[in-house]
Amino acid sequence: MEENMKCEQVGLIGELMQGKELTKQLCDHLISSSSSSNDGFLMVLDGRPKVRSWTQRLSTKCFKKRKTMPKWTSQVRVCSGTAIEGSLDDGYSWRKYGQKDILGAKFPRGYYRCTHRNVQGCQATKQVQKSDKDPTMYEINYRGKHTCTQASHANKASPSTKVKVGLGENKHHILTHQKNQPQQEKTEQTQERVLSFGSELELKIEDLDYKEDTFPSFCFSSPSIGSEQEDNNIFSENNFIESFSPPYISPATSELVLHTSDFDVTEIISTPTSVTNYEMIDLDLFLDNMDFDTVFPINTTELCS
DNA sequence: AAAATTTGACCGCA
DNA sequence: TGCGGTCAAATTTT
Repeated sequence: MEENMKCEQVGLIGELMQGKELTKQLCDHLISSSSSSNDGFLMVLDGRPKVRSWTQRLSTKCFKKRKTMPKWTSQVRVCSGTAIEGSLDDGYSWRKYGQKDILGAKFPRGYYRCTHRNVQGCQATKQVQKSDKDPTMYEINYRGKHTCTQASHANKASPSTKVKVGLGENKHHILTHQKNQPQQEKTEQTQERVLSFGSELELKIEDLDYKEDTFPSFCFSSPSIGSEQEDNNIFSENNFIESFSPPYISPATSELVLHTSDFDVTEIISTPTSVTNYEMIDLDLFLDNMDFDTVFPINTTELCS
């Protein structure tokens, strides 16, 4: 118990350091952003809604590079209505902040951000979209690293933690009428697969430009900028997987696929992860066989029986 | 009462 | 100009 307390205290100090660093960077940036009178936060005075002006300034100035935030997609398949909640629960708590009909998509896209954004400034967001072709499949687009304290506790999240998925499931509509995709037979097929596999998760790391980013978004989550700590590289952070991927994967999950592009798989795969059944997977073996642009499904059906 | 969701409006970008 | 992402007031849920 005492050790846990210590760990938490250390974590807390880390968070505070992080917050301090973040604030400093924000200040520095604000100062340089508003140096010209025609620019920056003076726009607040131009009669537009103030809050919006501020946030816009923030997003266009300070977080201009947010596009290069780490971004990855996981596709989660679930087999029953009740399983949806559990399987989509990735261990973090999210707050829905929007929903949008997407052109050509049957189902609307849900926009979520970390519940602790306001309190802890956690920038993690995700987009959840039900697949057109296979309604049992959800594509979840993660963006940004969790810097909130829940990130360090997420592993302990109870499997029964509930996440509501309000994606307008009753609204079966298509925004445009360009394509008529033959779906019915396919759906039957996939559902058969679903029944046999239970559920499925696919993780796809998509955007890793941030490696070369001179003003990386990660600086917000890394308290040791400019220090001699060589472990500062995000790829070698021990909690990489923990922070960037769903820390909790439903026991019903049967398959994990990693897609890679220009991405150092080695470092990620070899990164120790303290989560889920995937601890059981022989990562070294995985590594030995790993090849870029190749997909290696790991069937863990046995683990879930 | 507080927290979470819904939903139409707004905004930037291509 | 239309689309995707975000905001925030209104509404619902806890």
